[in-house]
Amino acid sequence: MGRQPCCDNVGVKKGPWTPEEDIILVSYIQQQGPGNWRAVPTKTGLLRCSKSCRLRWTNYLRPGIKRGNFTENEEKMIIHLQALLGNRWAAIASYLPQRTDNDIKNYWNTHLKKKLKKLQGNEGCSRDGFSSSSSTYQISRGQWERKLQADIHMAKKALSDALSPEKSSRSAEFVPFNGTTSYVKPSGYASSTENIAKLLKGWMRNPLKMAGSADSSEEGTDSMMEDKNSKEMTEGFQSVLGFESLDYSICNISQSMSPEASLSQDESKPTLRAQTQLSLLEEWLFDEGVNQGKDYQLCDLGLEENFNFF
DNA sequence: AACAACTTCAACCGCCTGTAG
DNA sequence: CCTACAGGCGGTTGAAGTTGT
Repeated sequence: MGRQPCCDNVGVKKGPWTPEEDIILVSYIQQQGPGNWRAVPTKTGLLRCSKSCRLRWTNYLRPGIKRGNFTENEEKMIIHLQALLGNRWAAIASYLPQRTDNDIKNYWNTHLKKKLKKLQGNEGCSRDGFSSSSSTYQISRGQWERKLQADIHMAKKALSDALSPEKSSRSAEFVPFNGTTSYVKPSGYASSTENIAKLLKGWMRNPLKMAGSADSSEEGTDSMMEDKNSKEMTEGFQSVLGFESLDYSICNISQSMSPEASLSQDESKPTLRAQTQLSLLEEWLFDEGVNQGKDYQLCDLGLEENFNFF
């Protein structure tokens, strides 16, 4: 049959986005909300294909994205989730709402892969080997995936709520989850979504003055604000997702759900079943509270050896 | 200083899935 | 049920930046 391309390539611009294009895109999404990407190029006049617009928004322009170095905890989570989920970056990214799947994927390919490889070279222990040979791991993984799916729904809902036009555009500012408004300092042009939002306000007031000034408008913003904002965002999500708990004793969760039950889950109808899963998850998280302060417990997965390098 | 080799990451490509008609 | 379409995803690419010689 052959799929049609998402857009005819005639007259479609490729390559890096310019500040002006970003402003146009953000302006449109603030008014219309994300979605209906096919209409975006025609309605905004952007010479970009719809996929490119969506990617630009989801990976760089949407509020709440954290750029820069990954923390040790984030690294651990990525490695852990990658071991459980494989290269399902979108699913992994659901646990790190401030990071995009693209970011995580890049980080994995450029940093973590090497780290693990080096480690394997040192210890002669194949990560892939354990994943295919450990029966305990195989069972855990199936159960885990279901739990993760349920949690992903919750993460997405939280994110969606936070990003919904009703909330974000009416307030005219992007407000982190605790309600504190702050802007972050851009480390480079493409790195600051909040900055784009602020730019946009100025752009709407005075388009000529603002054009092409995206790089410099936030120079000198206190970098501590970024840390604070980032921390607040993280805490906000953590409270929703139980991140802190995920950092500890991850091996115990699989015991709270039977394989039979988990296998019957229907991912396309998450409501009731997801709630059931979430209550189990909550139970687990509650239990985990007791375990806080312990180091990673990867006993069931046989992973502990691989985390010694941290 | 100049060049090569290596690394990073934004963006693209093509496939898959869900869904409306 | 079939088809077409839109959105989403993961793999890959290549330009830009960095490091080594």
